[in-house]
Amino acid sequence: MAYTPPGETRRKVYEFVRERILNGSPPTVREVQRAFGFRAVQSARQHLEALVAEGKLVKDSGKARSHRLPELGRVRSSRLIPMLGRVQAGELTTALQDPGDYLLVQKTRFDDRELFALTVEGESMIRAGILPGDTVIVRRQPAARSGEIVVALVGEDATVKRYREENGHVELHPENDAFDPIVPRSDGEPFSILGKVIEVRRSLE
Amino acid sequence: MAYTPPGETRRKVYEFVRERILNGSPPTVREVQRAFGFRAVQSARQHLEALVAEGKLVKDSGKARSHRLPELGRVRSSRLIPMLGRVQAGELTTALQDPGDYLLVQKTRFDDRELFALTVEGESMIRAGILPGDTVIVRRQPAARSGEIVVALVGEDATVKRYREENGHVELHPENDAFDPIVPRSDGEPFSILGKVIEVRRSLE
DNA sequence: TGACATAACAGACAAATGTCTGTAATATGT
DNA sequence: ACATATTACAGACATTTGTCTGTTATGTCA
Repeated sequence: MAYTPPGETRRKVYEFVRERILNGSPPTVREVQRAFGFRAVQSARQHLEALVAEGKLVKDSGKARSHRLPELGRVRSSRLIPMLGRVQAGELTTALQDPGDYLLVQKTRFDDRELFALTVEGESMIRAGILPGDTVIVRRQPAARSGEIVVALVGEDATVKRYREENGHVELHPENDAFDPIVPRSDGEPFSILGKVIEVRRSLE
Repeated sequence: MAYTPPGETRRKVYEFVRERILNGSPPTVREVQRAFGFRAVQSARQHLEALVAEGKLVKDSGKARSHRLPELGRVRSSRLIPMLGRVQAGELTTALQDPGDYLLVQKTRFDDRELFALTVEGESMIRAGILPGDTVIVRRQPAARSGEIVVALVGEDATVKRYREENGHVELHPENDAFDPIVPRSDGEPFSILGKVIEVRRSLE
């Protein structure tokens, strides 16, 4: 029986499903049914089908919990990336360990394992608007172009600096006059670029 | 047949499932089976059960696609908040329409409509690490404490400044010596605090 | 060798879940 | 009043998916 105004329930179903999708577990048809007190499965199903027809949802026919948000506008699929408390020397083996913290990012054009996040220590990048305590999101890559901000491994420590190539040699420039540029030694001290900083986040709460 | 070394396949199954969970769609038992070329469903199931027993995964018995990462319970709550291209004078009527820009955040302690985001223009907050083009996430609130960074409406314009109360009067301080503090006039020019900046994001791509 | 644990297999069953056909109530426009 | 669209219901069926029982192969250890 059509108790509710046209579109009213439809909209609420959409919001419900969207919320569930963003929370990582899309609902089953019957979960929608129960959430809205429908006495028939089909009632929920009709709303879901209509939303798919409208293009507001996407579905894999036959599969369980397969409703998704279409990749419209800027609302792309979300992804959790690991927060590395401390970068370990040598290599970043994030796949094997379970990091305690994850950061939610809107996946754009990056592959699964390419991204990680870490917390900035020190004030060497203040002029670039990167303060102590900020979180940087890093795309893993072994090289960079001059002028980009990178996370580099110098000796045992990971550091955030601006990467510069000048006259054929490499320098890591801080953005703070109180610090000196880092010039990787040629004596075999480990030096490598871990990745490029693609986003900076700061919480002010 | 025990072809692979003990634990080897187990670990790979864990990585596979974890990756799928982080991407928002946990696999079914049979999807794991196919992914690893097991000829029996039970092979996949045994690995999954073992991982649950080890505490590396969590599962809702009987439910489809219900494997989760144990530590993710609190992390996963995410919200879409509207991006206001330009703040309109008067009030912020952010109709939660589908088209438009949304930002994904993982704030738990705020209601849906309390948060919005906008893009910073101008260089007046550079010393606080807020650069032109940065996105600020704002919690809607009509007042602030001295020292907090706020979005305020002065006349027709929305501006990001540091809020200060001194000697009983209010000032909006830029974080850039090239700018002067704003002192709200008492001649009736509209002045109000729209909200408090709780996060800053900058994309460097 | 034998006991034991792990890994993998085979085949089935049961529960969850998606889908289908058909009907009834309510609102809207003519 | 009538046609039509939308919303909701009822009951079933089909597929997917989770689960179970039992067996076989491989490796380890005493």
